[in-house]
Amino acid sequence: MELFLSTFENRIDKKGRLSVPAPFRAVLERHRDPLFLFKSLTEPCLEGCGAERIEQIVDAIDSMDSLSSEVATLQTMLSSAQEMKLDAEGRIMLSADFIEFAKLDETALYAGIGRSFQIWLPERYRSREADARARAKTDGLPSLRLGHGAPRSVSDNGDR
Amino acid sequence: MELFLSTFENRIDKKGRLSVPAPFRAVLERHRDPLFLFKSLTEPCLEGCGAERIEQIVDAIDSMDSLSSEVATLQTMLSSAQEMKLDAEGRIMLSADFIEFAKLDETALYAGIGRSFQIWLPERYRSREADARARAKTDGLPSLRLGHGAPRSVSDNGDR
DNA sequence: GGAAAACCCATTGACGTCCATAAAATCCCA
DNA sequence: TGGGATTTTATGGACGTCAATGGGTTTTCC
Repeated sequence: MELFLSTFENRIDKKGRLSVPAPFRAVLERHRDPLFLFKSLTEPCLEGCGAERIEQIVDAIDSMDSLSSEVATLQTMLSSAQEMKLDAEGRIMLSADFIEFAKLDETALYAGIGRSFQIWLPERYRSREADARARAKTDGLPSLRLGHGAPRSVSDNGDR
Repeated sequence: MELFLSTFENRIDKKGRLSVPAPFRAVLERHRDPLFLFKSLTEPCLEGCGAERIEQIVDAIDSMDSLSSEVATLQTMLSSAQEMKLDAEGRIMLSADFIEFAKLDETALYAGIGRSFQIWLPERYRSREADARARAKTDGLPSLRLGHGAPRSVSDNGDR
């Protein structure tokens, strides 16, 4: 598999260790990418991605006016980012900061959203999911442009 | 890792010594770079980087109009820069001037922001982080070009 | 001679590594 | 096709290593 898809629920043990779902590990290994986690800027969840996205943020900062508030926003992302080392069993160690930020307790829910994934408190994720489905019914679906070269807005992200 | 990422909180002992986070030391050692600290031009914090970054600034000055006010600003940065020597345990000694400028007391917070990092009074850093997150929620995320030229938003995560 | 800085060593606590177990998925062959 | 065997995955615990920290001692420079 090439993308992060589907959801998985795993336990967090007393030491803060959390198994990465085997399918996600397979994706990372195929790309030979280390795994980075950072705190979402807008939601109470963690985001996982590979190195290339981190580098793009760094390059963007270098090319922007260093006094702008947008740079400060991007720097906030970087300074919350951690490179996660997997142990022999494919687990990561969540820092207390991460656990606190996403309000995690015993179990964490992985939500694959294409080229990246998120980590949520399961109940919180499900209520968001329910909201998204309700909105889709009332507001209708966002227009999708699939196929070649069309601007992607919806197809590569999860629910909204 | 190639970049300065994540945050670390370390104590400043009675002698004024402060450990540099091991991951940051690793980055510097890989580049065989000494560590430079200087006062931020825009914020009440210290900035740290390797030698090549300092050289970039010097080159930038050389290529600019030497009468411009921007040059004077960049020169201010350089004149506050100090090369830091690490002791055997990887600690630096902060000058009284640096401590006063960043208003540091017992603990210092390192914030990695890519090719450089900052040193903050922890409380001050956190309030600035909270501001940045609040701004991101109301103003939205800075747009970045991720992937292969397709327009997307930074976190690509579909939250909004 | 005194203060500050450089150097050396001890402690401790967090984290990475290794090993054990159980459950689930997959494979294999009758 | 079904059911047993094998592998993979998730989870938990034990232990060793290293980073962070603090204290002491020597060296250096006014």
